[in-house]
Amino acid sequence: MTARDPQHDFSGDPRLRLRILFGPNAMMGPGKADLLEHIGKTGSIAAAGRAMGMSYKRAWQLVEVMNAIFTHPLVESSRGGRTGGGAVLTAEGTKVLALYRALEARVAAAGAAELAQLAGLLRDVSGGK
Amino acid sequence: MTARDPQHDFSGDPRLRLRILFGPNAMMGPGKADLLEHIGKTGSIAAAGRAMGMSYKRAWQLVEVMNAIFTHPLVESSRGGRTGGGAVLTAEGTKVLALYRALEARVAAAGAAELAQLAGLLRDVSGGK
DNA sequence: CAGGGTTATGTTTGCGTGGACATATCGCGC
DNA sequence: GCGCGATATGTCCACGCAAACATAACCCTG
Repeated sequence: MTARDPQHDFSGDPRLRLRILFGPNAMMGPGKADLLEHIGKTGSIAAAGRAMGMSYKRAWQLVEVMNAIFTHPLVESSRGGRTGGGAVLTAEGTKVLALYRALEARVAAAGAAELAQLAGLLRDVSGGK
Repeated sequence: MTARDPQHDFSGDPRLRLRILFGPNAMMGPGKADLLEHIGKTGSIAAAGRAMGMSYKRAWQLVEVMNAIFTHPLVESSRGGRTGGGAVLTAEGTKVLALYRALEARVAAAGAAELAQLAGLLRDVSGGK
């Protein structure tokens, strides 16, 4: 039953996962990036959390951390209203997400050769159905 | 007292930390790479572990995993003898380590621009004494 | 003014990971 | 054959972190 979310789907070639370390208790990886993206798409922290199979609390905590790390908040949220409330990416948030995605792309491209070589040395664990 | 090992020293600019996902329970990151390097230098799993502030057991477990992941073992160990035993990097091990380091270097170079931009958006948390 | 949907937070519970500790084995040298 | 230093492996326990559960506050709508 475990949902096959792309984050943990290992089918296919080796993936590069990168995390940026800004400082102690200040880092950003694929999780936060995806969360930003989902918030941008759905306009809601809760909906983003649901989409990622993550509890609202956890999603909100990640948002809190991100907002604290950067000079300007990445996500702006509002309570109440006809829709009950919501959250949107700020300009800063959009920028950070874009930069992270760009970083991912560049890194993947730059490391493709070495990654392929490493993959060639792997044992063929064809256990994966 | 906490040793300022480079792996967890956050002073200075943001660092990129990368982990290669080969499959479930099959991944490689800075920890295993450093361990390989230390084993190569010291000729001993135990010494490598000590150098990294890691228990022998944990170090050995990491070696076991690495040896299982690749077609050929990365580390070859021997028991007994005048020195009590030891461990050395195989050709495969040397190759994997070199590839990982090369990957790190390429990735760092390729991501420098985005990383710098992200760093510019960071809040100045000068709290780190 | 009650209700719905969301943000915002606190409290507790469960569980995996690693650390600490304990052994066993190996092979050479003395 | 005893001891040393290293590999090899098992067991137990504590801690941290995240999931689960619980509540409150907010603001528009009907």
